[in-house]
Amino acid sequence: MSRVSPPFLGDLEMAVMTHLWARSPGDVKTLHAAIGAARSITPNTVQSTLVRLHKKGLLDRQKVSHAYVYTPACSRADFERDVLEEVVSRVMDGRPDAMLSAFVDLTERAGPEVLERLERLVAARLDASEEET
Amino acid sequence: MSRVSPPFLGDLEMAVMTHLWARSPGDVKTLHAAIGAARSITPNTVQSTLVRLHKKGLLDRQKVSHAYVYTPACSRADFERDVLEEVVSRVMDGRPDAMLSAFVDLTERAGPEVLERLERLVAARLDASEEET
DNA sequence: AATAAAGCCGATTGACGGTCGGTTTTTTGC
DNA sequence: GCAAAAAACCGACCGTCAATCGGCTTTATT
Repeated sequence: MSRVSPPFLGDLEMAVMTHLWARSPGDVKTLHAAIGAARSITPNTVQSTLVRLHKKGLLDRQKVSHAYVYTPACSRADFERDVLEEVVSRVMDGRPDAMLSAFVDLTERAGPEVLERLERLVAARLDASEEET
Repeated sequence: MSRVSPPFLGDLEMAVMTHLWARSPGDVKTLHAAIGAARSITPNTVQSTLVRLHKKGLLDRQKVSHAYVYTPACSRADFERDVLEEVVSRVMDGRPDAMLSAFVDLTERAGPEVLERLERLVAARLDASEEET
């Protein structure tokens, strides 16, 4: 009776989106050649995935001559933010402190230099928000 | 042929875990009274969920007289870190920069004071790692 | 031993992603 | 203009998973 709602995608779906974020637009043929061939699936399977993604609002499409070309409806960064937001709200119930510890733990684990990068990023954001005031 | 693997839980499962993280141990009766009654589900449903969670390794259990009592197998913080890690690896392919922007965006959105808290948290971690050296 | 409480097993339902086959529609080349 | 080729569309099927529960089995309790 539940479901992981909007932003969670299956493996093939993620592969398609990833490819289109890197180089869009793309059509069934291109996508199948790029990611379908290695999985030995038919173009039809890629087709269905594209349509599902389109119905979910993650892909826009436009008819060019006779075939549809698909483009991401949002940037990868936007999508990633949305997914994370969803996870934080579902798993951490939106508690900011839980979110922060988990984030920082993970960042630290990625290495000290990443933690430093985070520091600079945060400092930049704080500067920006001060200037606004 | 995929699946969101280990850490993703359904609504009832999350509710059970949340309750047990707050006050453990707990048995079927207690849990049903606490979270099952409001949903008008039978104790049996809670039972199944407990067993599923146990099989997933998220709950330990011990027989006390004739009934099992369940306790979380890991802390909530650990669980949250694991889920986040899984998401970062699946959705962001583990790219640290993507992870950082998404984190900071989300933190910022939660309010300037949260961003400041993040700053302090990061500073503390950096201090700690310097001392280690 | 009888009764009650708890656990266990199996079934069902509803979502969803992946995977296609087959049919219809649209192009395009002759 | 029409037939072959390309693409889209429809619908079906399978496997997985969470939720839900009925009913049978086991274990206490008195």
